[in-house]
Amino acid sequence: MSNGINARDVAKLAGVSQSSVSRVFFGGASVSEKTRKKVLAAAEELGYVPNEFARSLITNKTRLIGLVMKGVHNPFYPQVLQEFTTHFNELGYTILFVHTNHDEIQKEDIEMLLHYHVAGVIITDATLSLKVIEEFKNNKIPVVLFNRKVEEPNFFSVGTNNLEASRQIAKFLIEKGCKDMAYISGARNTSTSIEREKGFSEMLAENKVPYKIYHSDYSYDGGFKTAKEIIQAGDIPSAFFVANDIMALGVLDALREQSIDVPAKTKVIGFDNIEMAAWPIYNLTTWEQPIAQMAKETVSYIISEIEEYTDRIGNIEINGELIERKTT
Amino acid sequence: MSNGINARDVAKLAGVSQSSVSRVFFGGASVSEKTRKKVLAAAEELGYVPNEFARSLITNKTRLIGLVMKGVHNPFYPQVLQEFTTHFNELGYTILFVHTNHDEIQKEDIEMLLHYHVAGVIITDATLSLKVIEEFKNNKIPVVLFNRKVEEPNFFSVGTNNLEASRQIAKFLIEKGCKDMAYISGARNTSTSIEREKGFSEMLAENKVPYKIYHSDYSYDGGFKTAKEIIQAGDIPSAFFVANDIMALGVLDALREQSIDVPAKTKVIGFDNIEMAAWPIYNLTTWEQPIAQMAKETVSYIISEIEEYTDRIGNIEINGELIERKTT
DNA sequence: AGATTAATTGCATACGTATTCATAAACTTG
DNA sequence: CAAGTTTATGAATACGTATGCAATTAATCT
Repeated sequence: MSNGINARDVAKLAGVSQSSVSRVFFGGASVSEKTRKKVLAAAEELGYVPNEFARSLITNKTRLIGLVMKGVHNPFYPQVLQEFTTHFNELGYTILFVHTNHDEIQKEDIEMLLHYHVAGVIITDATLSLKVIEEFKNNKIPVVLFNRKVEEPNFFSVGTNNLEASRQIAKFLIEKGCKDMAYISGARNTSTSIEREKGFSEMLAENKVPYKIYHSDYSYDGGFKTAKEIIQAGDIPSAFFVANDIMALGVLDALREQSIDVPAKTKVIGFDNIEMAAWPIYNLTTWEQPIAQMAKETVSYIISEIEEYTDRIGNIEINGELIERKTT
Repeated sequence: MSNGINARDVAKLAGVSQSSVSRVFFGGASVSEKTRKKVLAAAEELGYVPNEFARSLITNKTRLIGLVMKGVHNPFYPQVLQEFTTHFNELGYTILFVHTNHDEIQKEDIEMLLHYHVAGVIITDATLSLKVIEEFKNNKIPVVLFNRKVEEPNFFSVGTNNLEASRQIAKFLIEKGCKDMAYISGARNTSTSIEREKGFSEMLAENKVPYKIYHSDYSYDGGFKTAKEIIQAGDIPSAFFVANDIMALGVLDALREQSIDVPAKTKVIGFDNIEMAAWPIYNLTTWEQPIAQMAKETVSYIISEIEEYTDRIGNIEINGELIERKTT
């Protein structure tokens, strides 16, 4: 494989040593303008490309970032994916993409990331056993949990301020005059859903507003089905807070199917502000997750930890904002 | 970086040579059961993971597949992404993900794929200069154009039979009694849109059914806007064939906004069968692209070319089928 | 110009693995 | 049991690069 052109070939053609070729391509070293030109010309002629494997082998560093995703069916994640690839590419890093179907990330799902000695790992939207992350810690590979926290505080996570957001959502609905509400949760074991539920129910409790909690799964079908059950049970509240937008769209469609007028009869509010929320047919009021800024924080953490590994931990929470449309 | 454990450390602990360790982990070589066990035990104890870089350096092979995508905003692509990652992971390959924002793929977008000596490349949904692909050919790296062809027949592409599909779509609409039609194109310079237009218009011409062609851009907003313009011009045809589903949803919403009844007043048919097409609010009649099978063909081509590079060319076209729902 | 310093270059080596070759051990077989 | 044959193992080497060190050249200063 490979075109077989290596630094030695270039060196020979340019009439210099292999070291000089290396110095030209690696940068940072001092090379005279004359030899630089000779080398670059020779490299161009032969179509030389430095072998990243040899390079990583010797520097013991890698320019790969592992990105682990689950649930690509949520339109939220393509945006995330794009943010990360673009940012990291600009910095000279390449994305190693891993998709898991398992409910909880398994060791074999991400073993390859260790094989490739990735410089950093981003785990989006996934629950995982802590043992798996420990492995990265042992190898001093920085890890960011994106949009998901774990109970143990030994990790670094980036997300949005779910607690405060859902409190404000509750407040907003109360001020709209809603007298009873429903929260439709996402996957039960996810921190995002739990936090959103917590903030919402706390605020309602503080204001003595009754509410019910229904469990669903972060999917359109889940939202649709759950809403339908609620409707058929005759339990229609004056407002739904739905744990993410894609489910909220399902809820809206279920309501529409039963000719229940939104926002007159009941109100619906989602979370994420995916593109589709703005579509005229839905016009969903929702909470915007500041994806771009979340990605930026993630990238900058990883880069700084690559430069110097400190195993810094914490939860970065970026504040989003309410996007008021026509469903409330 | 890395935990610093290498094959030699394992060998020492196990009381064997480094060669034996290598043989255990690489497989295919003959190792006695006794030493295999010793090695695996020692490796387990030390947490040894083979260094993929050293491995690739010496075998001159790599277990990386480059996946180049554009337009992640089309829900069609997450599905594609998932198919590929799952398949290749099962085969021991890892996906190097590249996302491009450029209209036409640039050399720097995929230069990293050469750096990493990827074993194969999949380019989905993107136009690109042929020079870029040539570079892969020079390095004997197999390339598949997924869901996109180029005029020159020197490449391998996998897609769906757009020509026949759009002919059948036209036929279907004619049989439904539609007397005049509109085709809303995707990005003009894409083979998919061109072929769909061709098959559609050919069949209509053969049957002497009048039609108009409107150019759009494969996005929801594009579909919405184009449809709105058509409506406002009072040019409503008895059927729309829209080059992909996401645009078709935009068209449907524009029609709904103007209270134009579908399918009574006009009909709409899309292409792709994305998940959302089945949502009750849309219930879009569309043409299913057999993504799973397309992915399978792509994977098997790449694997076979990795085993023996023949630079085989051709267009694999998988037949899809009409999914009739409520918009026709 | 001569002396001192800075910049540039080449040589040799190391990174961690797979693999050839030679050697030793374990079986087969008549 | 001896001769032959298969199987298992270790020593040594190569992959393509970065880099410390020594040597050379260029630049600067007195």
